[in-house]
Order: sequence, then structure tokens, then C-alpha cells
Amino acid sequence: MAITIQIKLNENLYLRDPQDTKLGRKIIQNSILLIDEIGFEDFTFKKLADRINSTEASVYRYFENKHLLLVYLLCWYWEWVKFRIEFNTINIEDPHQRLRVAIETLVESSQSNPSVDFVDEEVLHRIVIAEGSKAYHTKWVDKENKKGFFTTYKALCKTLADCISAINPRFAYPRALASTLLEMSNQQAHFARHLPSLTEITMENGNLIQVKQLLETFAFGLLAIT
Amino acid sequence: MAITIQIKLNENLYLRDPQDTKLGRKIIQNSILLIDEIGFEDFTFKKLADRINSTEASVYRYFENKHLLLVYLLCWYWEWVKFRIEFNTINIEDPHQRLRVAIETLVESSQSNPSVDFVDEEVLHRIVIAEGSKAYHTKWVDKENKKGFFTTYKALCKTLADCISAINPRFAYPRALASTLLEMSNQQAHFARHLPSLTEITMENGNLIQVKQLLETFAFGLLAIT
DNA sequence: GATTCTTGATAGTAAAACTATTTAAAGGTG
DNA sequence: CACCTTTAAATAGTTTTACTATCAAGAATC
Repeated sequence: MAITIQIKLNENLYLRDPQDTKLGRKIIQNSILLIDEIGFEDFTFKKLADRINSTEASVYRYFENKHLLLVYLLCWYWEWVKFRIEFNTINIEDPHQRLRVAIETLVESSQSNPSVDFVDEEVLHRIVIAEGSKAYHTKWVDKENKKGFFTTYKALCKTLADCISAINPRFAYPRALASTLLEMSNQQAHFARHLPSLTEITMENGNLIQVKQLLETFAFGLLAIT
Repeated sequence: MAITIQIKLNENLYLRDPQDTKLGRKIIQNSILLIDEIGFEDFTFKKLADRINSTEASVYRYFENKHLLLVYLLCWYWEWVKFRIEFNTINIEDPHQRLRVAIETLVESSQSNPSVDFVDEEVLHRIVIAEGSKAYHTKWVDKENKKGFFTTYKALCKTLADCISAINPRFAYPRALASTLLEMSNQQAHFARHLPSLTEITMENGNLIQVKQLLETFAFGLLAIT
């Protein structure tokens, strides 16, 4: 007996729900590991199939192409983050505290869903940092937005924006600040690792706490004054 | 008689300097237009070659692959922005005013270099907005960073960071704020166009002035308090 | 126990990404 | 200006990626 937290994603993301079958779960699990290892550009369904002792065509039964597989993984991640933020901020009245907890949850990559063993959340977070922006930097953005692929991300942005407006109703850019915080959390981690002169965040002793402080400085700094 | 402003880029970006030959300049000019039209994923050297009545192999003489061509274009853009910011802020002493002018220059995409007629700066700016992040979101970032491909971008970030530190020496994240402003200027424009609920910026009557105000609010809002 | 339905394997095609070789043109030298 | 050298560009490939069509085996249903 246990409570399991199942993540259900937009049906248009896949041809066959990968969570339903053994092969599907192997595809998710190993695509996360493989993309992390070799990067999204070098990642192919052929390489993935070889890794799981299956074939290219079998993978194509689940996902139309590798881009949609990536979007699936990113949706999975944001859905999980959104759940955790909602969970962690429930019953917290003070919007300052809500925003603080939301930011903390956002940068806490390691926390994993115990009921889903085929997703390594920490590795997935690395993928979000390294490849996340590729979800909406394509010529299909508008079509995919219409299909609802970015609904969770937008909802997450709204949650943060509502906090922001509650803290300071006179602040003119709640949604822009919210999306900037979401983007920064990954961007600055990416810079810390690859282009360190673009940020004060360092890789030493885990940049988790540093990113959290950075985001808090930005958010509360902007909201303190009108 | 006229002063011409020539942009010289890192030699490792190309196999043969495209600015030196007629074909090279046609490659630059038409790759900008073609990437803008069909997006970077669909862009191929074959399609480009057909468009300029040349061949794939001829294009390969100038650029190792399409990724390096994109990085070349992005470097071109940032080099031009950097020049304009330096030019526009020269002799301005007050760091507030320097930062204000820098932000304004940053969002002024339309201003073009009269001595280079084969680059449409406005179209190029659209490419930077849509595809810019792909420059350093690859598994080659570190190698390309070592080759100096991001030197200009980093220098631009430093210029802004120095302004920021001059305005408020006690602000703990000058470089992170600088890189965030650089990224935001394109990101928020991208959101305005494709995912409008993520920002207050709208597409109506040109989002130029709006992005400028947004960036100023962020920058000066964070620097006003300690 | 036959049949439909699902799932995975095999074998292919088309296009993209890149190379090697050949041909043409330009530039300089005796 | 004929010859040689150098460089640019075209032709014709190969390999890899992305994707499809067909087929076979096994499970579920009637």
C-alpha cells in the first residue's frame, strides 16, 4: 500500500503512451541518460534503440520524432516541478514566503518522484538546463503551443506571477519577472558550467544554494520598491 | 570617400573568409534571409546553394557546417551591437546614463551598418531572437569557447557589468544581471511573439520601446536598493 | 479455437551532411 | 604571351540520419 504520483502528459506528445509499456519506459529512461551523455544534436533513435536492444522503428511507434521526445521529457520535468511547488506552498498564506518556497523548489533538482523509478530527475534536470530552450526555439512553436505543449510551463509562470502581484500589486511586469526567474534558474546554471564569466554563480560546492540566493535577490529586490 | 566600418571575426569560424569574395558575401546575405524564412533546423547548405545558383560543396569551402555558419552570424551581430554601444556611450561619464544608452542600443535592432550592404541587420536580429541560444546550447560549447567564439558576447556582458558596478558597487551580481539583461532582450521579444502569456511585452506598435522600459525597470530597480 | 488487435522486427527510401576528385579561372613570372 | 602556380568552384560520389511500409509473433477477445 502506497500513494503513487502518476504524471499524465498531453496526448499529442506521443503516438503511444510510453508509460504504459515496458519498452516505453525503457525509451524514457534511456533517452534521458543518452541525451545527457551525448547531447541532443547527436542523439538519434538508432543509437537509443541499440542501447535498449530494440529497433529504430519500435521507438518511432512511441514518438513521431526526437524533437517531440525532448518536448515530452521537458513537459514531464515542468509538470513535476509544478506539482512540487503547489505541494510545498499549500497552506502558506504569506506571498513572500510562497515565492521563497517556489524559488527553492525550482532549484531543487534532486528531489525525485518515488513512484516513478524509470526517470532519473537529477539527470533530467541537467537536460532541462542544457537543452530546455530548444522546446520553443523552433519554427513549430506556434503549432505546438496551440496543441498545449507549453500549458504547464505557462501555468507555472502564472503561479509565480500571482505571487509577485500579491507581494507588490503595483509592479508592472509580474509575468515577465516570473518567466525571467524560470529561465534564469537554468540559464545561470548553464553559464556557471560553460561560460563562467557571464555570472557570479560558481560550480563549487553545488551552485544550488547560490542560484536560489540570486533568484531571491532579483525577485525581492525588484518587488521591494514600487 | 567614406569611412567604412569593417567587421572582422574570429578566423576559426570559417574555412575561407566569406567577406573576401562575391560568393562568400552571397552566402552570408542569403543564409540570413533563408534561416529567417524557414528556421535553422530546416536550413541546409543544399537549399542555400540552390538559392544562390551555386553548389553545396562550394558553401562547404567557406563553412565547416551550418552550426558554425550560425555562430558566425551571431558573432557578427554581437560584434556590431558591441561597437554601437561603445560608440554611443563614448564620453558619457554618468554610469546611469551609460547603462540607459547601452540598453537602448541593445534593443535598437534596425540600425544598420551602411558600409556593409550584404547584411540585413533587421533580419539578422530576428535570427538572433529566434536562434541565438543555439550557439552555446550544444555539446561543443567548451571547445568553441576556448576558440574564442563567445569573446565578444562576454566582453559585452563585461561592459554592462562594469556600468552596473559603477552605479552600485554593493550589488552582488553585476555579471549575472548583465547576462540576464542581454538574454532578456531577445527572450522577451520571442515570448511576445510566440508565447505571449509569459510576458507583458506585446507585439503591437513595435515592442522595441516596451522591451527597453522592461530592461530599465529591471536594471535600475535592482540597483536602486542595495 | 479462430480472429482481431497490439507490439515488435525487418527492410527499405529520401534527404541531409559531408568528401574526394576534377575542372576552370585567375595571377604571376620568365 | 606562353607557362606555371595557386585558388576557386563544379561534379560526383559516400555515409548517416530520419522516417515508412511491410511483415511476423504473441496476447486479448469473442
